[in-house]
Amino acid sequence: MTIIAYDGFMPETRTAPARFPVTVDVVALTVRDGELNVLLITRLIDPFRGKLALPGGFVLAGEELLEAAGRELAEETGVEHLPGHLEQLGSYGPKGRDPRGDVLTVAHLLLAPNFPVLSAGSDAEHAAWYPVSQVQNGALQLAFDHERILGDAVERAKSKLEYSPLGAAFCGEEFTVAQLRTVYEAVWGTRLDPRNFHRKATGTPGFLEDTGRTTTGDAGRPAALFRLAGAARPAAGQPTRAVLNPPLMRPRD
Amino acid sequence: MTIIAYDGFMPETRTAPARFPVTVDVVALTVRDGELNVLLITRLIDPFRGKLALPGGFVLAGEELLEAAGRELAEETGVEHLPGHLEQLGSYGPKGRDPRGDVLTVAHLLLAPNFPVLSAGSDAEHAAWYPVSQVQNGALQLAFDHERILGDAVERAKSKLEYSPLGAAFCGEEFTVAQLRTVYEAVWGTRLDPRNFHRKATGTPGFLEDTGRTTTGDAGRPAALFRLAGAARPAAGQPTRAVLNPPLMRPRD
DNA sequence: GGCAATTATCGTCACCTTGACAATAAATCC
DNA sequence: GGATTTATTGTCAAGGTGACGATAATTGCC
Repeated sequence: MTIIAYDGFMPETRTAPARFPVTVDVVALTVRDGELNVLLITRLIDPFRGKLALPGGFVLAGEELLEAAGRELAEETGVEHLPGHLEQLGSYGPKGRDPRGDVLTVAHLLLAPNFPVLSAGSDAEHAAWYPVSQVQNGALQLAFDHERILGDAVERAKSKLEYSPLGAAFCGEEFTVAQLRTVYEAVWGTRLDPRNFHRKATGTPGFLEDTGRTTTGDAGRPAALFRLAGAARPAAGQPTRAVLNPPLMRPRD
Repeated sequence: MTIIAYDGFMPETRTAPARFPVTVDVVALTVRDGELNVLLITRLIDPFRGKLALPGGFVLAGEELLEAAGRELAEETGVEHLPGHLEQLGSYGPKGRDPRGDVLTVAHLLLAPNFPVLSAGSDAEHAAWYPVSQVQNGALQLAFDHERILGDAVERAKSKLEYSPLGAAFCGEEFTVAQLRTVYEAVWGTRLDPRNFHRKATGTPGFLEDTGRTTTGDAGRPAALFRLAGAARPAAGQPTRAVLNPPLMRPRD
């Protein structure tokens, strides 16, 4: 690790402050066919060439973290306007994560509806959705410490569903209670009673808002379409801090 | 911002990856006289000379984040072995936080019993406990974006008490139910019914463990002394992930 | 069109948790 | 020794939850 010359960031310590390369990684989660999926790219360069990894890249000078995360994801998926909810997950490193040297990475979490990924982004790295279970059972292996980051991300997602209205971030603008329930079932890996879930979801004040419209064309009785209620919807540019009270508890054992 | 020459961290992007100075800050919270307090230092150098700030400093090469946070806190408080629970809070920046240039900071949260701070650490910066309310009502102003970080830390602490056994991190090894209750009251800023709190705290499986011993010397009936139950105690070196289920909900409105 | 199949939604009931508050226990204070 | 203080155990009504029955409103098939 190169020691950088004095540059004004002293003399708070006697040791020269190290500068680190800083990357942002994004754990983009979605639900496809009732299963939790994560967006992964195939690395084209060493280290870990040919391995799967989380999308991400270096933070540029003058960039905010969230901004960088959104930019990298957009670049690598070829998707201009990312749907869903993006938040910071946590930072990892800088020691021993990258064989090339110390790198600090700030991981992010995107909860999004199932959007199509353009087969190759500007980096020509292939991006695609993969079932999270394939990583958890060892069938897929990830580069760097990305399995650990994915594990933390899934844990965060699970608890987000309990305490926040963000389960709806996996759905589109409008959705049925059953669609929302399959999100909960996929993320938590459990089955929920449709009747009790319906009562709880529609009965929680400030969560869902009936659009008055219904589905049509599917088998069975048409379902009412809901959207996130005003209080639970993110304010323009601001992250959602709305809280589900009381929580929609996931069954434990 | 200086651009560093090519050093192997390419060619994933066409843009030179910026290296950033990385600092760790620590929001150390404790409860003193029934009030939530935060550990602050008085800055001796510009910028913000003479202002109050969170303890912290640069991450050194080869250091982990938690490690750096613990080291900085120990240096600035003069306390060798920090009590309590330390975890990562989140990262801020790098843009526009420091008048000297872009700096990324990884904030940490320490929940600790009320430990005495040695009046001056090795940096000769004065460290002391201050009521959080004094910052929130504007009577005290903090340097950098530290008020925002403190706000996020307090919010995190509030929800930690609901969903984890970490309220006990504010107490010593052994504590009474009433001591634990004053922690909850201080952090949440509410009053709780002693009888209902007692029922909930002692009735939650895997939370408290009766030591069999009692307090003595205080006014009133002696109180039973408890410790964190085995399942809720942090494993050696590992962070506590134990969860309080069902949660000990704070009153909202 | 009519009936089966399918999915959505409403209802019921026993059990548990919670909040409010009364009653009792076991020390100290004077 | 009685007043005071704090801890702990109960009690009860109201509301939430899990299990599951019943009904509603479509599509699919003949």
